[in-house]
Amino acid sequence: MEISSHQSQLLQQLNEQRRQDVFCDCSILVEGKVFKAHRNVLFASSGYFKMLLSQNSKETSQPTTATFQAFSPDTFTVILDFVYSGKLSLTGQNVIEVMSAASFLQMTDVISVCKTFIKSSLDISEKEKDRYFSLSDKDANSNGIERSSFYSSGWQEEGGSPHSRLSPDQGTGVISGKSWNKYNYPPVSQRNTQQPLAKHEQRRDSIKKSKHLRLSQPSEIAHCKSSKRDARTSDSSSHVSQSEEQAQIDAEVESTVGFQYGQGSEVTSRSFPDDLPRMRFKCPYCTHVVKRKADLKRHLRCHTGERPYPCQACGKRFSRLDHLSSHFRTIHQACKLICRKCKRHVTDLTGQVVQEGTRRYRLCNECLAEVGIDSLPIDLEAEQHLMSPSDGDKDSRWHLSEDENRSYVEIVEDGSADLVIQQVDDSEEEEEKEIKPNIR
DNA sequence: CTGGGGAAGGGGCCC
DNA sequence: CGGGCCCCTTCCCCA
Repeated sequence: MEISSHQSQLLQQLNEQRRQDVFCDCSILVEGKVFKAHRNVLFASSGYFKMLLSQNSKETSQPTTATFQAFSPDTFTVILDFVYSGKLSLTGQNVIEVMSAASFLQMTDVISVCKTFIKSSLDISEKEKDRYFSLSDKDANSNGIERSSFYSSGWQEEGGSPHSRLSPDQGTGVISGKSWNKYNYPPVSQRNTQQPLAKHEQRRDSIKKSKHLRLSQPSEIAHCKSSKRDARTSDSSSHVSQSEEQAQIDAEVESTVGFQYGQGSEVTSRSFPDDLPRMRFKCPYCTHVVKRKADLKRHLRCHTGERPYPCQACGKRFSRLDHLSSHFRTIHQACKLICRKCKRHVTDLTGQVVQEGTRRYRLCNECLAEVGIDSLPIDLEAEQHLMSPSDGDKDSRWHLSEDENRSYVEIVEDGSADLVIQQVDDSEEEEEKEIKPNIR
């Protein structure tokens, strides 16, 4: 006979003991703040603690002290609360740090949840972000992870069965069971093409069909150095499935043994690595470590496939604003003062802007004469009109500000019929077209 | 088949 | 913390 409430009650009791510092035999120091906990609970919850404590198992009579500087006390509070309650209080603000810490501590369940949290947030927010893209930078900067209450309340609400989340052996199945179903976030293993990653792939395929464009390569999504080749070889369509991805991450977590932050630290000295730079952020998808959270955020897009920056001229989407900017200047603004044919330097006097579809480039007068001036659509209006494609977006960042570049801006914003958003066979793209995503 | 050029995309880092 | 620049690598196209 099994009493179902036993596990949850046991966990509650342990949590109560932790709060009252009863039988706590482990102190964790995080940036000066001391957390009390039980070794056996930590052992069962974290691969990192498991490794650490197993090496110290001979000295069980003495209390263990561990020190962390790889994440903040707030982050560790979230982790520890999860360990003792099964409730993970994720918010848009803390999810990256929690994921980073979970990766460090080898808590694969937490990583999985964070991953899904981010992906779901990005997925849902993408449309919102596109819709408000032109309204304010703040909106775009929220990056779609700011819907904290939904997730955290969800997890806190779902406190009925905190049991069994402490067992690493149970993998993601338990943690992603009822919770995800209840809140419409399917388990990792069940996620399919509806996920952002797959959506991105679909979009890419459809964009590729566009006749006017020479677009992204199959390696797009897995362009991160560490995973690119694996991704390409693991699937003929270059798409790493969720399960493969999860397996990859799991394998990675298994193999890294949590030493990215401090190789060769004295684990046996009952102290966690603390000779590392403060607050480094490790990517849970690969071994990449960055110094700034913002850089990790940016890096994560190469895993999630998020491309929040659409080119208004051709519809191609970019993961980074500077890449979009670069693309736009190069492809649509004829920004390079170089003759495309003879590669010589040209100016407004010695050359002309030539337009082919949404693509613009420069030819020197000599090459123009050679090619035949009638055979190419010369952008004569380039320096005449100044019509913003986004209904007079005065805050357009495409202004290059220098006198030299004035004409190029006009070229872009001349509102000529050739400047159209590409129609591609993709529902998302349709939607984007409808809401007129802006180049910011 | 191969090498060069262009474009995309990732990382570091400054402002 | 976001924007943006620079540098680098990778990939594709084309001669």
